[in-house]
Amino acid sequence: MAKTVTIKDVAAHAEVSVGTVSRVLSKNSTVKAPLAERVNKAIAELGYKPNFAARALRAKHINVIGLLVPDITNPFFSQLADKLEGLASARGHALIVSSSRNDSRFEARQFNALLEHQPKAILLVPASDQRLFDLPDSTVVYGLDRPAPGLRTFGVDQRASAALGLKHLVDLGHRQVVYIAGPQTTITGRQRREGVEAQARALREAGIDLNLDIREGTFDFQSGETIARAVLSGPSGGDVPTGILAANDQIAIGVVRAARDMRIDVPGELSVIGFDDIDLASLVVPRLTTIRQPVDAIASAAMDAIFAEETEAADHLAMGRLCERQSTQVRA
Amino acid sequence: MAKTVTIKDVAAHAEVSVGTVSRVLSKNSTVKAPLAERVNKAIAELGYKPNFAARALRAKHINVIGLLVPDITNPFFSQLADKLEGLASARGHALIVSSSRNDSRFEARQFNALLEHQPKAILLVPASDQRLFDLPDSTVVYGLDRPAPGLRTFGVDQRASAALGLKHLVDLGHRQVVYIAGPQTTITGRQRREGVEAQARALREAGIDLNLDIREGTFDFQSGETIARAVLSGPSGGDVPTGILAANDQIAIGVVRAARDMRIDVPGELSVIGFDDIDLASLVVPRLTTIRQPVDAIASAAMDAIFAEETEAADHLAMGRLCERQSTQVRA
DNA sequence: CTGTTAGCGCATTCAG
DNA sequence: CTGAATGCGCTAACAG
Repeated sequence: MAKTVTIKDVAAHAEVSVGTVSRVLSKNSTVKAPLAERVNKAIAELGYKPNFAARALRAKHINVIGLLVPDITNPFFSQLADKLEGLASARGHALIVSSSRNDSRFEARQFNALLEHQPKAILLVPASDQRLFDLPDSTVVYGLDRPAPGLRTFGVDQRASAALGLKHLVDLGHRQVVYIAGPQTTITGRQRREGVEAQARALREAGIDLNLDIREGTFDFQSGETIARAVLSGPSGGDVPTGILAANDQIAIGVVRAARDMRIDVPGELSVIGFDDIDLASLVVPRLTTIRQPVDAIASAAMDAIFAEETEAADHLAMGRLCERQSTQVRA
Repeated sequence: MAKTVTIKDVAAHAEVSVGTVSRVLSKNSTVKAPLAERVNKAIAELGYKPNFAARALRAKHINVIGLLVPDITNPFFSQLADKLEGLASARGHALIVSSSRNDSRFEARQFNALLEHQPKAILLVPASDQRLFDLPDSTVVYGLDRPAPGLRTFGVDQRASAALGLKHLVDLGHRQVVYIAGPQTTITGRQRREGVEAQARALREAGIDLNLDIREGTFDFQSGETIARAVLSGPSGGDVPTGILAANDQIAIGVVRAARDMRIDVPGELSVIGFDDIDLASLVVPRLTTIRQPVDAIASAAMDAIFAEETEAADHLAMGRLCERQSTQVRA
């Protein structure tokens, strides 16, 4: 049990006062070179490590940043966590990661637990539209990825980014397009759909004869598979789509699977495009064309805001980027 | 700016002393019912939240557990982090996640940073064999997943578990088998290979005419794809394998993809088996047969050890379990 | 420029 | 059984 070496020990060893040691530690105050030298030597010799708890007690917040996501296992969030951790660590801060398990009730519990650690800031990816906890006024909270009511949010412009997908399909010559939207109970589901609809309107106004059919699904493989099967077997008329746009990659992958089962060639007969660019997107066959959410940009912007202590409350919305791979092709 | 409500405010509001409040908070000391009642009411009314920093200052350690992994983006580690977070959170502790980016030098930095937070314990998945930092004697450190010299380790028996994969392939009738090993600079890479080799020896001694070819790759998709391509186009002779065993799932998925590109049917013409059982394994087509590392069991055992404050220093080695899915089949 | 000192919020002595 | 007092390690305000 090595007795923990404190600032006082260092002071004694360097034959200065604790105040001086504290000052060289925070390196802002001017301490004369020779003294600082002695102190640094003492620090090294004793292997002194500052006690964050004590520091936090005074500073009212600790060099820790909290991250609360719906599911850390989701590749999108683990990439986000990775970036944030790197950025935080570069500024001497640690990242507490916490998961709401996609449950608002649980989210509230986790949020309050996080709060008690008095982190410098909490980054929240809301599990749903409804927030079951109160925002603290002592700790800064930012929304991440998804729009969060009442929170300054860092994410992508869901509408404009989703529009990119439709634009791409139309550019490739597709006119019979189906959009498989996400649940309209989620804000991302709604916004992406709005973006697609707005884009369709704009295209039509520009004189393009676009036929867009919108279906609502859930954000998973199964949903994509089921809806694609219905749409592609199309007894409903001659309107078999040549392009399918999905609200996320999982849906798109489900579509591709359904197409394969039905012996419809992707991209030969059907172009498919996803959203997010999860790792899996470039792993499936054919590799999925998708709209990539720029995780790096989002993470950097959020961290910058935390450390800049800016007062401006403007949201930061990055644009998605089209990743053209092998599931889309010019219309035959 | 809500002034933070302290134990003192609660005491004043309940008209008792801070000592009493502290005692009801730690609920071990006996405080008479009526008084305790009053205190609890005051706590609720004022919305009092304990200050962890202050608590930590006295207790010498905070209700935080540190996790240091090579790459949080790796699905295996993010699943591990997820389990650990759940377990920790259930016991009122938070999880600080930190990444060594597969770099020993960086790992040392991160470890020391973690240490300064005085976590209750640090769980370390070593980035490599060499540890570039000193173990503290004030904080308990456990190794996770991989054997870590000098550390009590919680993980799976890599050798025995890897052997399971080869056994399965041979049981299915495969005799031309390629093992794509992980980097031999990593301890898991070496141990899994040793297990496979030992199993091969045992099988041969049992009179089985096994032809095992071992290649060394890295733990990623690309590596699997490249090596599989080389091995399957096999101009090196007539020894085209009918079974490929991979050191992890990513490699195996790369193999499957290469096979598909080469129009080799999996599992019809080629059986492929992975290791780890990451989520992706059951999402790819065909679903991957693999050796599952029991993440839950490992995570639970480690957490139990942390909270049990056991003195016994025995390692905890679980066995991998074969998950038979659709990428393996009896040899044609 | 550097030493001294007063708390930060809490748990834990020691009195009563 | 409960109140008062002490100090955890550190920073910042104040003296010198």
